[in-house]
Amino acid sequence: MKPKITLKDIARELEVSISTVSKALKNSEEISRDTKDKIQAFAKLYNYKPNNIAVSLKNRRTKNIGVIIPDIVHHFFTTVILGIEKYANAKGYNVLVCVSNEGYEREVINMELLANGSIDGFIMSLSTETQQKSDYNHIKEVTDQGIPMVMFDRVTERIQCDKVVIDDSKGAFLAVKKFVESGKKKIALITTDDYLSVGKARTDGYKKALAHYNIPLEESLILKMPSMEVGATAFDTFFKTQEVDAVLCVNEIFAMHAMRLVHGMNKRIPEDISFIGFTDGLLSKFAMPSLTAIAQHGELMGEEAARMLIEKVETESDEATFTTTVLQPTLIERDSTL
Amino acid sequence: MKPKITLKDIARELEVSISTVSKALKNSEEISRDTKDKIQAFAKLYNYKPNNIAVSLKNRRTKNIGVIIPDIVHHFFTTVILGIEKYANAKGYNVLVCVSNEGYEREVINMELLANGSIDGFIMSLSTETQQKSDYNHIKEVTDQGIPMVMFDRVTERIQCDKVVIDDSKGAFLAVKKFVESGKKKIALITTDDYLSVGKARTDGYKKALAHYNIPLEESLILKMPSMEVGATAFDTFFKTQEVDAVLCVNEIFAMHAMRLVHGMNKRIPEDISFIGFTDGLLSKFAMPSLTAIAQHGELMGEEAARMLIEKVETESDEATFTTTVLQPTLIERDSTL
DNA sequence: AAATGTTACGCAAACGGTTTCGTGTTAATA
DNA sequence: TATTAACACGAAACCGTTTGCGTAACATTT
Repeated sequence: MKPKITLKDIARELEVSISTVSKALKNSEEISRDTKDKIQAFAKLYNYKPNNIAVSLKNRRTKNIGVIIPDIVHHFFTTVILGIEKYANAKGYNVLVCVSNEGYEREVINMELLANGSIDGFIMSLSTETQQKSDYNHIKEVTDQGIPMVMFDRVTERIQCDKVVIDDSKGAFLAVKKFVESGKKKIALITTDDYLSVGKARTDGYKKALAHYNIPLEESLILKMPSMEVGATAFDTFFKTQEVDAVLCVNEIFAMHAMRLVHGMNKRIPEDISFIGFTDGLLSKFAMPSLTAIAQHGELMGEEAARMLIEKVETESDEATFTTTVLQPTLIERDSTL
Repeated sequence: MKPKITLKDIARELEVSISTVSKALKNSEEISRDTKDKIQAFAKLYNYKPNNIAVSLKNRRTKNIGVIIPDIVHHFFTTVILGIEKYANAKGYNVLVCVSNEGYEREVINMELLANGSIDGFIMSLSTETQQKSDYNHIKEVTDQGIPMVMFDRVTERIQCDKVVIDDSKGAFLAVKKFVESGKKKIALITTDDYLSVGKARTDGYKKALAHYNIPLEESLILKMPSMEVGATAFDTFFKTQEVDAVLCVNEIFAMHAMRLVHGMNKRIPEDISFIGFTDGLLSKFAMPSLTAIAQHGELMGEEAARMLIEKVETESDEATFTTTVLQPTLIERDSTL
């Protein structure tokens, strides 16, 4: 048990002042070669490392960035974190991850906690509850304090900050395009409620694509699910009553459930019904048949968000100029489409 | 843009001393009702929140716990984080997640970074590379400094600290038992190389169970895969050359690949070949057929780890008494077994 | 020899709090 | 009325660093 050593300890031991030690360890020109050598050797020997907390307090810079995500079990978010970590670590930043668990309360608490000096900036994606309540005061407060913020994926135009999203509308368009080009006509959409920004954009893209290909929009082919748990029966009846030959799902889970259901109805995938799902996570790769997917490039999104944030953190300018980066989704073709 | 307000600001504005403000906000008996009311009202009005960094420096307690995991995309680890967050948040702690990405280098860097004052204690699971190198000096250094540490899942007996693991051997045993009881005889094991502590334990359990049920151990039925990428062909030949009627996989990915392969060979699951996989993540639930799994109870593991850590952090005692908690795995029966 | 310039270091303030101890004012006691 | 206790607050040290500035000691210039 050897507790951490401080500048003071070194100073006492070597009979110099604390400031001399500090300067010597920074290789300051002010200090003579001899003294520097002595101090540096001693510091190395005792494995001196400056205390981050003290340095943070002094510099008013923590080199930490706070990430608030709705759900850490969701594959998409973990890939985003991966991207953030990658870029941030390369720049010498730590990443502090907090999970709102799709709840407003936890989002507020976590933000307040981190905002009080623990981080230099935020990267976040809104919880569903926050989007439902449409209450963004906690976020406004943070940005008002001048703390840099980047929102990704689940964003809101109510907050002025940098954003990075994928073109969800375009993604849905690509999917419908794929369906149409393989001869499908009755194209269903399984989505969440509209309060989710991404759900809305995807529905828009779906409608736009139908219009573009002169396919009449049938509202009955759009199934809105609050969640998989509460909507299981709605799901069932949908597939029993509607005649569809292609299904676009806004996430993998919906797609998995749907495919299983359809499988049980003795229809062939993709011949009788094709499937495309958003996200392109593990489930898509390993589904049987594997699921054609709209890739959201989470890791890229994370890197981009981190890049934008660190850019803001490291430039002092108060000139608030916010940009929104739109990433392009891509279609990953697998066996659930023709 | 209203920057954060400090004690000093309040003191100046209300023409009292900083210490009076500090005490008033802590509702100290020393301060008169009047002054307290005035100060508290002012603080609330301007939304004063103490600076975490300053408090941490003063108290030498950060209320942060550092978590180092090999991989954040892996479902098991995310559930552990979930459990840690849950308990830690309830206790007023933040969770600082760093990803070693299965690499020794990043593990060391992250630990050193966090160890310099950023956190009160560590929860970690070893990266594969660290386990291969079997070099634990970076961890030893941290524990030597008196920083509390809890290791989970991928642990080592070379470090003296609290640990929480599941009984991997027992898990494998349960799986084999299930196979045997449904009439299976040629039971294969698909595992990783032995340097992974968990892989070893699972192999042990597999062997023990075979012995227990008087089934001769055939080494040729054990397939060791370094990873899915490099071993794809080995996989192929294994299933073409070996005659098996049940397969235990140490993770979901292996199981998914194997099931797909077997599916392509026109064998029926579970009738011709049964499958059981460790982890019980999303893939198991949504596989077709769904995969019978050994649940590792990641969330519980996380909660337990957090409980042990915070216990240690909050008791000053230097009495180093370390315990290892062994969680019991359970078999989740699904459609890939009879 | 006096004036000036270097060199190499220490002092002290600052970051934003917490906490111990001291003290002036008032009220209660002898 | 002198003594003391209670009250309400402030001064200052401290957590571990960083950094601007002052300065003693010595070297250099005229």
